[in-house]
Amino acid sequence: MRLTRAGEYGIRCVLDLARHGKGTLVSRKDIAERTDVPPHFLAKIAQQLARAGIIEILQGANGGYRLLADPEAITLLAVIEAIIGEISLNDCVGRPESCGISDICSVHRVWNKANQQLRATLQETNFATLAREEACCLTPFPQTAPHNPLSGKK
Amino acid sequence: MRLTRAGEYGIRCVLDLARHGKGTLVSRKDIAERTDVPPHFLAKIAQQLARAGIIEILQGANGGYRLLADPEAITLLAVIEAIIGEISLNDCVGRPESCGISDICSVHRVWNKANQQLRATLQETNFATLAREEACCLTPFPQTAPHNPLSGKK
DNA sequence: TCGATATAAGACTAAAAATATCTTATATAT
DNA sequence: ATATATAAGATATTTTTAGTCTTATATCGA
Repeated sequence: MRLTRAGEYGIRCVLDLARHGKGTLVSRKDIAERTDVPPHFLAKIAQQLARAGIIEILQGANGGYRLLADPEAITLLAVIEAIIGEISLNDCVGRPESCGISDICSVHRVWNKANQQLRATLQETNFATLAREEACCLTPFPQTAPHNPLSGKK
Repeated sequence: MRLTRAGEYGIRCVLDLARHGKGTLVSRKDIAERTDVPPHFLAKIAQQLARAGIIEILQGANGGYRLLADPEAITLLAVIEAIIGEISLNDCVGRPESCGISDICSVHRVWNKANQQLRATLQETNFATLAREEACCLTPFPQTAPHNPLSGKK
């Protein structure tokens, strides 16, 4: 497993929505600007979040995204796995059939343990907690327009 | 982070050497056959293991590889990181500068914790333990020649 | 009802990383 | 010397990631 850029972007997106609170409609454009994520890429990620039941997408003029649940109820694990699929640190963990004798394999057992530990840690964290504190790679919430100094960088 | 094939192969290689014990010379060809790793790829991996001080490489006729330390002293973490570099679950962990304010970032803190936990788990495991039990993806130790049914598969 | 605005969905492209393989060089035993 | 074994680096292939583009669809408001 590895946190891909898409996963990172997904976290930024949900974090931005969490700061606005459950149910608040926020346009893709605004989120993209604040979080420094390419708008079209964000669209793809949002679709995955929607399929996972984390956000709702509203089409049409004044459309956008909104959180379906309270930030407290949304874990880091849920968001990440909505984007990159279930975490598995190596092939053996996710697809035991890739290794014929994985149930008696000592190496496999270690990976299994580590994998379960990792998922537990990510599950302990919810977006209310994350939003409460200063957030990585996001411009401060209140000011919207004079946007991210990172965007536009080569 | 993700356990790449190269990392997996590195584990198999050290595991094979561990079963022979510290100091025993084993040819690359034999290891490659038993572990079902492409010989040339194994060569590359072995070089990384050698640079990390885990094995010694002997050139020339009857050359091969051998463990420099007791299997007890070799951790899963050491072998993996010799191959794929220091584990970091996302960019932010390994290169804090990739995110300007990572020290005050709540998301970053979670990743840091998970990363440290993962490394600890892998460090707890040594190759004496692993070799003692049945090993994944390796033909049983004593019989050498009639090799791995996996090899040759498309 | 029409046009402006917004996202949907999937095809397409580009870049990067992973996974080898090949070739030439070097070391060692006999 | 020769046969055998690995070293080291160049090259190639494949897969994954990241990002963009195009056409379609939905909604608001005049």
